[in-house]
Amino acid sequence: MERRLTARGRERRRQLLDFAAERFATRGYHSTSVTDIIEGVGVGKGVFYWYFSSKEELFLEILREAMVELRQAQQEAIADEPDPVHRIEVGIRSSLVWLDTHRNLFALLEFAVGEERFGPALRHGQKIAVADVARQVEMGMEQGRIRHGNPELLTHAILGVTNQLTRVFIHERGGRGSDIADDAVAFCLGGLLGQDKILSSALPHTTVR
Amino acid sequence: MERRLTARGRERRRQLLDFAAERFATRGYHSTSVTDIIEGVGVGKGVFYWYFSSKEELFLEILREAMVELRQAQQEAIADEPDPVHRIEVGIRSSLVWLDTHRNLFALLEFAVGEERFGPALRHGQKIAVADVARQVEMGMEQGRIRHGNPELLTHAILGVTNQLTRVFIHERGGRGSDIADDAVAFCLGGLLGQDKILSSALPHTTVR
DNA sequence: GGTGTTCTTGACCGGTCGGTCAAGAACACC
DNA sequence: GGTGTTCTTGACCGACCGGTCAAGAACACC
Repeated sequence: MERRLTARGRERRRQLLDFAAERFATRGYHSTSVTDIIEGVGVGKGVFYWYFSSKEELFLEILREAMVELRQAQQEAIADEPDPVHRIEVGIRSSLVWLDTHRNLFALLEFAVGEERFGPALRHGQKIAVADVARQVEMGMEQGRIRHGNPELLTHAILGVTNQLTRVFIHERGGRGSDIADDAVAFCLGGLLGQDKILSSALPHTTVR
Repeated sequence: MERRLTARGRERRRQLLDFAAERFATRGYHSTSVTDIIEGVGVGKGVFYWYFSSKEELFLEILREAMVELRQAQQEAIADEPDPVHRIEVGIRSSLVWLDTHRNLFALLEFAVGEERFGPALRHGQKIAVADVARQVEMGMEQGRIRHGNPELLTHAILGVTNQLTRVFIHERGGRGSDIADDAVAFCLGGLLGQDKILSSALPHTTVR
């Protein structure tokens, strides 16, 4: 049966989560030991295992929290905007801003995707977000404003742009999400909205399907 | 002074490199021990340390080889194509095909970028490739065919699309590079070539700078 | 056959890890 | 004060790691 935590216990647990998240993000999951975490918080080993059954469970909980937060930020930003293309734009901008203000969580998400133990949980969480964006892409296609194609593929293309620009210009270069938002939006919308005619004129050697 | 290897020694070394690359890619660098590698190749521990000073050195060598090979594939594909926009397209296509036929190396590159010990070496190697693509983007801008913007940012946007589509549709879904190449190229060129007019018409609520 | 180099084995080492647990402190309720 | 629960400590454990090295095999050359 689930144990009850007091306010004191909940606060201690939160401390472990927050410290661990920062450490996992800056030093890496594998390079961070349980000893690192408890010494950083200033408690004994048993406290850790009182609140978490394992190091892996701790990481998974941090991962889930991050995905929930990112998703909420996107949904709040999009709110009741009716235009599908504008919803995509706002989604891109809010993602960049969120990843900017949560650099540690971005690092965790990036790390997790390549880990056998954590990748599935991450992909499961992202599947819903990806489906949402893909639906906006479909609606844009139905309105004749987004060129015909595979909505899910186009959604992942947008994700790729957002993540790569975040990693290079925010994470590595210390820039701000707002700095690159316009360019990111322009690139992505250009990729979505680009017409066959433009592609044909741009590529004298290639037939565009 | 550098030791000379016989043909027998070179072959053994190659065996260790190839087995380790596959294992690092499928099980992860941290989850792969030196013992895993030597048992997989069928040799004793001392053989490993005869050829490599450490596990880390082995991984770095695999990483460097992968980057050299990817770069060569791109350069061979581009060859003496004069049109900058077409060079970008061919570069995207050859990358997707190469990453398709070298899935293990792709996994390594993805892993390395987030590791403190390996990320710098990877980024150093990519800096040159990024600079090359950025130059094509600049030339396209000078010809008035690519919209004005930050060439390096646009280059990373392309990289983001290529990597994300490779991870999802090739690595996770088992698709082929050739399957997604047209869509990847269309998205990227749309992002590069998209005109202000298109963006303005697509975004009734937003002023495009 | 002798000499020197490359290649090989696998026991061994110190170190570190994730996780366990006996014992007790702090707290809340009666 | 007694009882029960939550919270806490840190010594301890088995397991595993990366790396070392004495000893010898395989080989090439003279």
